[in-house]
Amino acid sequence: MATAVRFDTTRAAALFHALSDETRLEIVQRLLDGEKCVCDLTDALDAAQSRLSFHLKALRDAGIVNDRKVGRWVYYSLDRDAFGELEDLIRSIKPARRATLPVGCC
Amino acid sequence: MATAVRFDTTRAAALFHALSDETRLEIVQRLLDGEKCVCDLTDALDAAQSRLSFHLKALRDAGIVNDRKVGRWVYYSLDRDAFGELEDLIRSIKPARRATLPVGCC
DNA sequence: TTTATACATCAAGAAATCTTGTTCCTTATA
DNA sequence: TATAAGGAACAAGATTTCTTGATGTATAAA
Repeated sequence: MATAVRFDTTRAAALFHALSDETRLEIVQRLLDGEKCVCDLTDALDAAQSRLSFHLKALRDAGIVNDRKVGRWVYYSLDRDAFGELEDLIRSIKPARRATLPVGCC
Repeated sequence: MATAVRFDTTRAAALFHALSDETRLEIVQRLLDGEKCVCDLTDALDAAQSRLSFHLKALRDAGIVNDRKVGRWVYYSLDRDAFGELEDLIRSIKPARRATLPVGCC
């Protein structure tokens, strides 16, 4: 019997991995208020600048945030499309009702 | 200005981390067909038994799969509640429309 | 009882990830 | 210009995660 539902495990792993770190989730939480420059985030999270750059790069590489340079500031914001992709992904991974019952049951 | 949306970053990180590995996502993919014993999965994924036990434990610790012992077999299945939790989480993380526009814009 | 099977767990090494401190680049201001 | 600020990128060490192979435990069959 072939697997009924398929999804791109490589892309899924990349998306989930980007969101699997508390620091990065704290960043996402702050960005829900709107875009922020790195200095806003270092203040809000009391984290070293190089640390935030590291995590922002991880989020950017996964397509979860976008950056916009203005003067010497770089503003980061959430990418709505990535979250749509994430919603679709969860939908495709979510087991159908009764899919978890024993094979051949009933 | 306070953050508008809140979610449990610790729990979110644990859930996303459990799903951030390709082997574990391959397991989830197989379990979408219904519950499977470890030996089914070692066959399907051509992976060492200890490796699968390791990843199944990671999934179980995060509450993503359940196990059921029958004789000397252990059957694993997806936990629907965990995927519901995941859906709620994504909804709470997804930026509202225009939330990413520059602060004070328009 | 002995033996074999299904699975968990552990130990050790390999690989990936994260943190901190430093350096470099760009842009703005004095 | 000289100087300072915002941020990226790198190096090195610490930590975590993953893989492999070995050992242990429970259950079932011979």
